[in-house]
Amino acid sequence: MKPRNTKAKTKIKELIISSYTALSQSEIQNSLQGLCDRVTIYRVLERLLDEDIIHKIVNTDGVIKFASCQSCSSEHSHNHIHFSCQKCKSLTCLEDVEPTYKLPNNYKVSEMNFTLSGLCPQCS
Amino acid sequence: MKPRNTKAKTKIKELIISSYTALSQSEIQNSLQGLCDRVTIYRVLERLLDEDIIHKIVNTDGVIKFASCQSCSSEHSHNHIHFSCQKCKSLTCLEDVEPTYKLPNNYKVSEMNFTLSGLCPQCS
DNA sequence: ATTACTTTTGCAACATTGTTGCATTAAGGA
DNA sequence: TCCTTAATGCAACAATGTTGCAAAAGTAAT
Repeated sequence: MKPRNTKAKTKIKELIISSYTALSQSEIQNSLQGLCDRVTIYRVLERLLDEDIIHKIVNTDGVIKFASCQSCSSEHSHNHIHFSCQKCKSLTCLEDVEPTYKLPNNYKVSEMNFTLSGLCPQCS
Repeated sequence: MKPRNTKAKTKIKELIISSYTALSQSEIQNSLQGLCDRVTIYRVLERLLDEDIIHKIVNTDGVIKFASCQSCSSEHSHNHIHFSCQKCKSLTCLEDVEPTYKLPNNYKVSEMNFTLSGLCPQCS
């Protein structure tokens, strides 16, 4: 199972890397303009996740989005905050923000999902 | 538009209030055993949200869940942490945990969505 | 209890999102 | 160029959520 570079994969990877905001499957589909099947997009996204090229974020409305981020590749930590703008609907990574919190005993944390919503700098 | 108390609404409200964990639409549907239509559940949940009896939480996998919590009714603040157990799949409110974070300028925050995943006390 | 008003429900139909199986296509190393 | 197998397209399906409309059921007044 050696991964191959196909038209679809290359294009989708480019799209996500060059996008400032996280993209959903349907947004990607619209950008591709029929370059490949809907199913292929799902499968390519899965592969890009496996290869740690992108990461997955659940938006505050439950819509799943995909983004690449700088720190991912180097430090392999996807534990950063995301910001969801209620006006322009953009979802962005705030990679430098590290929240602190104090949990009760006996909870073992392995992942964090932290999204703030409101107005982004462009919209406020 | 004066809200009415119907069988479906009463039962669903009871279900959510008496549940320790947040419930999804499908979990509610299974509990109701055909008491009402699928569509009715969606509509009742919407009304309960409007009336601030329950609140909505997006789980880490994008599944939307509903819960009632003590502090909601009194302080009207849904800004607390949630915990999603990867083993028993439960989603619970951690109402006393208040995270701190420092955002860059120009972001206006109006809502918070913070879910930690891992193992809950029962499962760890 | 009956009536009248309006909310709520059920049903059917539809839209969106995501998954799976399988035959076909194409990437890339020999 | 050939060969192997990863990747794709298509069809079919499942799950989740939404909408319109006629019928049913709350609730307040009589």
